[in-house]
Parts: sequence; C-alpha cells; structure tokens
Amino acid sequence: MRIASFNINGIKARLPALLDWLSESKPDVVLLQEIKSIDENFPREPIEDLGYHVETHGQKSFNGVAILSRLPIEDVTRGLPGDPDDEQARWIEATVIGDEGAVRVCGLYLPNGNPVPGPKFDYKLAWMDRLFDRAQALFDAEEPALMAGDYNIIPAPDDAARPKDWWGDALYRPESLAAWRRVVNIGFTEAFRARDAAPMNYTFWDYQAGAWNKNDGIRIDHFLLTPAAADRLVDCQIDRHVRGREKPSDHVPIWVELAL
DNA sequence: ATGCCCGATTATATCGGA
Repeated sequence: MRIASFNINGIKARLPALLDWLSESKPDVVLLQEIKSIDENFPREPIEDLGYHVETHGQKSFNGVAILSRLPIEDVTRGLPGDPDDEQARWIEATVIGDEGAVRVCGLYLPNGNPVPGPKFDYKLAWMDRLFDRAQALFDAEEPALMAGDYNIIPAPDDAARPKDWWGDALYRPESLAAWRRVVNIGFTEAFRARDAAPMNYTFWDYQAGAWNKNDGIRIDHFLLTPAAADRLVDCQIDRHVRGREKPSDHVPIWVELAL
C-alpha cells in the first residue's frame, strides 16, 4: 500500500490542487497537515467521491490534521497523549487494514518553535517529549507502525540548500536535533534516507524570494517506521513536481510504498 | 536588520508560518 503525507497549508485554498494530486497519484492513505479548518467545514464530499474515507482533527484558523483512506480503517484517535490541556490539533492515528496486514499510521504536525528562545520553542520541545513517549510505545508493540508528517526538523546539512543560514533556527539547532535523534534512536527507520541518499531533495520551499525557482528548499516532512514496517518498505519518494503547479502549497507530498 | 509570499480572520490590518 502507498501512504502519503502532505502539508496542504489550508484545505479551502488547496482543494483543487489536492483533488488533482489524489486523482493522478491515487495513494491508498494520505496524512494531511495544516488543514486550517474546523471539522464541520472540511470539504468531505469531493474527497469521498474519489473513494476515500475522511477522518479529521481540526481547529479554527490554524493547525489541523486529517487521514484519508481508500482502505478500511479502524480505531481512530485524535490528539497526542501526555497533556490534556493542549488544545492544538496536531496528531491523529488510525489502523489501516491492508491486503497482507495492518499498519498503525500516525499523522503529525510538529510545532515550528520559532522564535527561539520563547514559549513557542518550549512548546516544541515539550511536544517532542510527548512524541518520544508515544514513539516508544509504538516501538514496544512490535507491530508495523509509522509516524509521518511535517516534523519541522531539518535532520542534517544535506537537508537544506543553505544549512549555514538555517543553523540556529528552531528547525535546525542542537536542542531540536537532540530531540529528533532521541526519537529516531529508539529504533525507527527514516524512510527517505533509507531509500535515497541523494542531497538536494526537499519537501518545502518558501513562497518568498523565488525559493522554488532556485531550489532553495529544506527537507522537513518525514516518515519514521518501526522495524516491522521498515521490513516492508519498498520505496519512498517526494512528489516535488507538485510545487510547480498553480496555487501550490509550500510543501509537497512525500510517500512510502509498503508491502502490506 | 527587515521584508519578500501566502492563508485565515467577522478582516480591509494582523498573525502564523518556516
């Protein structure tokens, strides 16, 4: 099955582009971030018409995640455990039933964290502590599972066109990288680097300053796989061409193919 | 050093994004 992640930067503004991409790419499952919509206003019908179940976890104006699936899904849960006072919609999970087995999929929109220092950066690091706990539990379950989405983390210098200019930003600084590595080092496989070591592959290009035309991007959308899921990894690709279309998101889709 | 661009909001400027 093919599972994609796509930060769409607003479902209302991105619906035509999303429908075009769904129609041609035909992923089995899509994890969406930044729907920027309450659940009641999410345009379910045109997506359901393409054969997808729609599960949303939205909020007004900002954030918001969703799962689209052409395969049966079960046990949908919303919100990252660990802080009942957290009102930001950044996490959704479901179990997808494939022909050859099930996989637990977690869609996430990790906080940006800028400016540093400040409460937004503190929130990012606290959120990543909670992510670690959920990741550890998924790992301990010894089942196929993945956590995918907009991590707002630049893992390594090759993951930015201008790494020196990014250094110190909340996406690329020691505390952020330590928190990222702590999660990965539980024993997760980062799917893109496991399949393609080539540099200059990015998933985000700023709308400003001609970033797309200069390929001045960063790779911040990631798939982390448990060992049982990594054993089934067939491919991982970035749909970079989507960035060059009419009215694009500033992110592009990234997807994995799993033998499930 | 700042803004550039873009989306959402009971908006016509401000905030958040990365």
